[in-house]
Amino acid sequence: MANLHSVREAKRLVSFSTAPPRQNNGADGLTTRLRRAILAGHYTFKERLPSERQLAEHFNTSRGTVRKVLQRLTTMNLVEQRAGSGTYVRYGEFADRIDIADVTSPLELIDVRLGIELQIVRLAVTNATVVDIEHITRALDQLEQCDHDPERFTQADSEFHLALAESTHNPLLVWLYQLLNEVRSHAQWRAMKDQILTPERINRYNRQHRRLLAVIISRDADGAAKTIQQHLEQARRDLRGVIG
Amino acid sequence: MANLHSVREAKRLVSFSTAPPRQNNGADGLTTRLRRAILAGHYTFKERLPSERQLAEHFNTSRGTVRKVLQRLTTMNLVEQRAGSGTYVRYGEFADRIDIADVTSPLELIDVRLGIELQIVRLAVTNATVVDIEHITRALDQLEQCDHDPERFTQADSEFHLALAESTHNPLLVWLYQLLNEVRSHAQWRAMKDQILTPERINRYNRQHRRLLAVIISRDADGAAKTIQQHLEQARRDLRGVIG
DNA sequence: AGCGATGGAACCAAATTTGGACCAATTGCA
DNA sequence: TGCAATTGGTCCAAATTTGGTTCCATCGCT
Repeated sequence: MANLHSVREAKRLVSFSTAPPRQNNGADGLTTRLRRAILAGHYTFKERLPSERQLAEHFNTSRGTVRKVLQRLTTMNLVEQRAGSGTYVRYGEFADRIDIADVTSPLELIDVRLGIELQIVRLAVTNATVVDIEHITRALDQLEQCDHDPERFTQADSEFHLALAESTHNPLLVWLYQLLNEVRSHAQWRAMKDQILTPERINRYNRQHRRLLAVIISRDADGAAKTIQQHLEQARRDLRGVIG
Repeated sequence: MANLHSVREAKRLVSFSTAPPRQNNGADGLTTRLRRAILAGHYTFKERLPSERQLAEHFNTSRGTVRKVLQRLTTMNLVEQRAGSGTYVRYGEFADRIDIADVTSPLELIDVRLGIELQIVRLAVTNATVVDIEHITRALDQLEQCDHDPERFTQADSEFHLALAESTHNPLLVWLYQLLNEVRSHAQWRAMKDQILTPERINRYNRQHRRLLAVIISRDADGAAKTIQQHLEQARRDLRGVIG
């Protein structure tokens, strides 16, 4: 924290004073300094630290000391080291939605969608207008024509659920759903898409979609909630079957 | 080139006291730089970026590295590459957080929170560890000491609900809740804070918080859901009373 | 003197970067 | 239309960077 012009100078001060105020240059001091820098958000999540050799030169110390410090930070789970690549920060706010997609498993995503979409259909039942219903119906018609193409199905499925979200007339809810969709379209999700979306499953999903639309039209709040819940829990089961 | 050099030198000198310099070169650094440049609009939307070879020369790096960077930007949906033609900025960004906060009314926010937090407490009941419970309890203790200060109360209330979110161990859910918190702290929301948060209401909220913690500790999923629902519907009623 | 922490050097293995060559698609121009 | 230049797509091997490890000398302190 103290503004040292150089570590060399600090060393001199320490060795000449009778009661050295604080050790800032040893492995202990360096650890707390780097730890604070990371905790304070000086480095963002996933950012690469300078190399061990650069750090050593920067702090005017040896690489061995830097390595000891980084080992401690590794055991603290603040930092991750990859041989040949570098040292990466494992703590802090996500810089953007790409990062959150990296650390979110499909199962965790389903849990979140369950909460959001449950609320979406609840509000859809009370807020959807006739025009909204028409919009959703069109999306569903499109969706049912994608029986055998996983790629097109996921696209159409997004459109359907988005139309559902828009029928709540709650802009924040629509915005959140779009964010979730972005996470959903990320890499690790795509990888297992083809395994999950067999023709039979697509057909089952579409029957659930059709039923969901029906209960929304009939303004049956509890029925709608139950239907979307079954829908997503089905998706979770299918996912579990593929993963493990 | 010379520009880059001087900037790095300046950063070195400034950040010497606490933290070592950030890493701006390499594929990682170039990715964040280009990403920021695109999001900041330095490269016009829908138009062509310089060719890979030109970019490589401009950033004093190799074409391979530039290609790796552009591939990442492609998967981020920020950029689109066409062989023989060029690399184009893709216009697919959502509205900013600030914008969504502008068009979201407090009542709409409550509706969304209802969905999210309902799911949070459901998952908290099943996933919260003893340490999490301790964390939540500490936040609640803090919260109950803010009886008469609306400013401190909203702050502590955020902490409490955040601790709740973290107890689910679902990073996506925590991230979403933090987004909601940002919206919540926006201007039009603050304006009516003082009107809503009378001492009696604060006390009532705190009783509900305490009760919520109790049902979570007793792993009562339905009770927890019902409690948070009552809590937020109470907030909605109070809000309605102030608005109209 | 002895002990522990540090500094310094050399070497290894993994990962990245680099520079080059060639191909295919696109564009612009004659 | 057809040619030529430009651009992204792909592959490869050498060079460089980076963490992982070991060994030994030095410094500070008890």
